[in-house]
Amino acid sequence: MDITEADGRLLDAAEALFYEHGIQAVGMDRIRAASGVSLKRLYQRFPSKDVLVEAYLRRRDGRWRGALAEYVATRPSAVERPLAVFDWLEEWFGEPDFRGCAFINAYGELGTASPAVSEAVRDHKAEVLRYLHGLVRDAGAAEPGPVAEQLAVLADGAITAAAIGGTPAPARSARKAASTVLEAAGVAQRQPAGCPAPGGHTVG
Amino acid sequence: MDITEADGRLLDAAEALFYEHGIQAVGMDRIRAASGVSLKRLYQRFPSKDVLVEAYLRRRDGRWRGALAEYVATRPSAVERPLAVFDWLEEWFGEPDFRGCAFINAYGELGTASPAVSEAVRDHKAEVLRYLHGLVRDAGAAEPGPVAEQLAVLADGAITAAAIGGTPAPARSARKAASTVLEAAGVAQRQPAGCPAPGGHTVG
DNA sequence: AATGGGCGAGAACGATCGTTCTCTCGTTTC
DNA sequence: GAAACGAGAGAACGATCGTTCTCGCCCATT
Repeated sequence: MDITEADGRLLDAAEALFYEHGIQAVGMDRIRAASGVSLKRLYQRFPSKDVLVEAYLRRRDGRWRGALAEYVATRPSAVERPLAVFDWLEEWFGEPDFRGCAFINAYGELGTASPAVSEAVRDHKAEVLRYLHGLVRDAGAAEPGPVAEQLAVLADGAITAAAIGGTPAPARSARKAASTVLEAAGVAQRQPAGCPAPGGHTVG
Repeated sequence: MDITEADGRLLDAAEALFYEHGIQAVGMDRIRAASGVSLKRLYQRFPSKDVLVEAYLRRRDGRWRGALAEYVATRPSAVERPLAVFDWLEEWFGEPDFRGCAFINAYGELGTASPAVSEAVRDHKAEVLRYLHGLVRDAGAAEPGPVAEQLAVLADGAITAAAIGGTPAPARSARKAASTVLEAAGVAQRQPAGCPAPGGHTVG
């Protein structure tokens, strides 16, 4: 087993176990058992649990945003893409191992104790907001910034409500609210392109 | 020190420490030191840490919803009350010891391991939703159920975004989105009572 | 005044944690 | 072929956890 494969197996095991059981509930020895990588190698590659936790969060961030962007990009029209985010969330909520937002969970557990974790979580949320901002801007919203922030709040809320309630339903509530917000921001949704919404409040 | 005072001191210490540092990061001995109650008495009143954690969550639930309801009830008109929830959230976010939703944090940490914690968290969210439903209904929304669910998602999202970002700003984003959602549901907001919103979409 | 029971202080216990060390074995290199 | 190296398995270490036990003291009852 070469180093890149060992890294992959370690991060795969860490991600599965940390996400399912929480970080403090999973010991290093359990990651060794699940990955099949010896404890010595584990500490060669990740010199402390904190380092492993941060690597887990940063790799998950990339994968998560990549999967979201890949799904959203299949929508042919830019005006549909902001709402597609919530369709993707609904699919994610329905997966059997869904257990909420890994970053929110990590922050609640270690945000006070570990600055590295706090920073990784903040970076993730900032990247998601940036991504939403691009989607909202390309959809033609009058003021993309505030709208993107509202969509980010809706997405975070949907994730936590779905995790706690154990149902994907909050994705639909969030989608409906997002639709209302986008419509109020002048983003047409059912009509073909080039047809501005009637009575759009051009605030400002 | 009689039993009721010991209980109060224990729950006060548990709440402060669990909320600030997370549950697994706080040992029973630290709660003993902070409360001034002996370990023997602690285990007489709360026979295990799990019992103490559940008692902490349930008492915090009552206090939290009580403070919210007290604040909202000061608004004279029913149509203002749903949005007042987000004003209260903004004040809460600005408190120096704010660290997100105690229930979401506890769920992320112990939701897998402790059914008692999961149930307490679910009960809290269900009660909040019930409360929002009453506010939205009394404000005159056409379909209070879906609107209340959207407001609940917005509140949850605002709490997590504020915790991670370290700023109260998400309360304003959530409030703006809530305002848009309420307006679309036929709840007039600026006008005095008895003046139905023009062009309200009476869906259904 | 004698005594007994409950309480506080803190030691003790077994388990588990993150991390390091030891021992052994297979491989490589001169 | 011998010696040096690297890696795996797992014991070991010190710390900390949740929980229980011991001991000495204070107070109440007779």
